[in-house]
Amino acid sequence: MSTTIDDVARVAGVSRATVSRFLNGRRVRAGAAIEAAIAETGFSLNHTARSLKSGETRSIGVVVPDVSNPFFAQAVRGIEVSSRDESYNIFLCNTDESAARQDEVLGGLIGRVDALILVPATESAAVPRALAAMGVPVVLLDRELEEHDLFDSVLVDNEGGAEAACRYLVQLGHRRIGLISGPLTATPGRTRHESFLRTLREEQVDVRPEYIHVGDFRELSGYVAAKSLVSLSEPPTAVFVANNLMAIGALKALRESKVRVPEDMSFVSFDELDIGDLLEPRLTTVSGRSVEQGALAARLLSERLRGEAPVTVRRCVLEAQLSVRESCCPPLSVINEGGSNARFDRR
Amino acid sequence: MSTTIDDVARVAGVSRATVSRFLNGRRVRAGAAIEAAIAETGFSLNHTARSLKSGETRSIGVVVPDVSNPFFAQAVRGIEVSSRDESYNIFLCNTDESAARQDEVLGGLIGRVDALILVPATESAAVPRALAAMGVPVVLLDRELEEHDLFDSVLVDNEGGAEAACRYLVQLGHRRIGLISGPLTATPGRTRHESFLRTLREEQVDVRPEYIHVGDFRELSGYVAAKSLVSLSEPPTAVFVANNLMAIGALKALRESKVRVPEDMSFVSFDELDIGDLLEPRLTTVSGRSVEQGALAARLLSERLRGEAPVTVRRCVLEAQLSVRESCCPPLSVINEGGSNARFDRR
DNA sequence: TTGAAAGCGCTAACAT
DNA sequence: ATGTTAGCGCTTTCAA
Repeated sequence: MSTTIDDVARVAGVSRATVSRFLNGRRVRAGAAIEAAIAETGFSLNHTARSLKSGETRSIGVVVPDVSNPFFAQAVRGIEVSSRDESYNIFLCNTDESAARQDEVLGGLIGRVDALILVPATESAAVPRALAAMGVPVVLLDRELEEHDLFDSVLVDNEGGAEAACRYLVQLGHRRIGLISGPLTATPGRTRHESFLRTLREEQVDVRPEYIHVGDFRELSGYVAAKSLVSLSEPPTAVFVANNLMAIGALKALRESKVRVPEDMSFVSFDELDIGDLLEPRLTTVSGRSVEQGALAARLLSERLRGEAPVTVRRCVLEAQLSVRESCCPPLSVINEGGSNARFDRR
Repeated sequence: MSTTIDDVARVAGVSRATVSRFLNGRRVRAGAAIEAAIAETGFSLNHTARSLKSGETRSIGVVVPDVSNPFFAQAVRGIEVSSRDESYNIFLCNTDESAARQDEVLGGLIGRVDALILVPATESAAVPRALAAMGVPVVLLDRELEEHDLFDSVLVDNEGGAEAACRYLVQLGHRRIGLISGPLTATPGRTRHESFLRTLREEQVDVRPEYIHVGDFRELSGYVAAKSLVSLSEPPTAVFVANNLMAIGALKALRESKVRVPEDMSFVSFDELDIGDLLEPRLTTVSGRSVEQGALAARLLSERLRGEAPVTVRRCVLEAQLSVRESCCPPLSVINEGGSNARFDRR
């Protein structure tokens, strides 16, 4: 950590500035000598000093609720791969979905990063806005803030995805449909929730309060909600779960309660489940587009950093595809009674 | 990004040094005034400048093959939680198992981090050693280097884990046992491989070359290996897979080939599979202790950073527990023919 | 307790 | 093409 550009300059017999130029890729006469001197002294450039001088850190902050959630791990991966070309390094932080922790984390990032990709843990924008005021571009990932026009954002089409899932269940003939939502205090949770309910109404399906559960996107809340659904005297014949972790919890509950999927209950969830094709049956899901979201966010960010971005705020919505696999089928009533709603054969 | 400590000093009517002292938690007379000035100017400290002066970045580098592998995502999580108290930030990098990429990444980390947690992609230690020579403590995670005594390291007991898995299969009565190993060029792959084979020999089980496959820890290689195993005229009755990703691939292959687990083939693998309990049957695994490895590595590192660590290199081995679930049973031959090796009933 | 001043290692005018 | 020089924003002696 101790050999500096001056040491190299002395050994190579040139000035400090020449070494600096060489280091920055400009052609200099003494190139070979400098190279040798660098090797001899074991010099390596001090990024901190460079950053102080240049005002840029060549790092970006990535703030997610929890990397150990595969959804975010993949998003981070997408970011990483996509920002590698620009040779940006990534500062990774977890918020645990806590607003306080998020503020703490963002505070620690000030002055350490040139830009920020944030999955907001809260809809209040105070700290991110402060960051932006300091000239740090911010791109929101997977979630939005109350005020839409503050930052670039990339999202999956939560509305369309939830709607597609709902229509699919209805068209299979389901009329008793359960819903396990994420927190209604933030984008994907609320949007999926509202869109699903709206679609149910559009399809003129009864919305029964006891079929609706609001969880927190974590496994346990999915488990609890599903347990409650299956214990009803008239349980739903299908359920939509709003994210991957709650889906895992719900599946565990169903299995425990000996509820067969899809025979006893059809099952659709939002987000890919990483080893989902190993499950029996394979799960029908709405894709959360984690990797693509990450990659796109990184792209938006580097455009901003290069000053190539438009002044207006961009909002990119990735299509949410419904991947139909084997976890849904028509409800038993339709199969047995040949109800008029049976527009689909059972596979 | 532009208001500095001098601005605050001017507004508060004190000297720059006083503000600095205040910022570093020392009691000063003008404390309240400074606080007000900070609020008024919207000042926030420039970490880069502080780092240049103090020589420490309060960041640590975390270099893993791939965060989107749940094993490493969880290890990163363990690191993060454990280093939060010390308020260290994490620089996350992926190597994709490439030695070249690793060197690149490590080069980019020089001068940006105070310390490093590394899952080496290669056993050659040139660059990590250079780092260490610059005074950057290094802790190895999950894998070792050729030279053992260079750095602190934390590992799971690969040897004991593979041995336990092997003994378990043998005791169930298996005599035709397949092995899908990771790369033999690095620690966990080679150690698990050798330990498994040694145990087979100790148990006087025939080691047939066609039962042994060396993969690369990625899903596809597990798939290919398993495909090959099941296509043998006399396939093994049990298989041990050396990591989580290859296990997924292998399971897909078995499913595709209509090989039932455990009836047709017993299955044990190393590392937890995150949603493993949802699989049917639930998988018997040797735990990889990802989170604990991460947490412990962070602890070792912060001891070094605080200078509290012994001079000697520490090597911490976490016990590898065999979690017996439902993916193994005695081989059919034992069940049907009541072979003398049937020490276990089928569950 | 405080202020003045030096300097961390680098880059970028500016001058040569 | 190269050297000289002045900082980037902070911490920390050293004196007062």
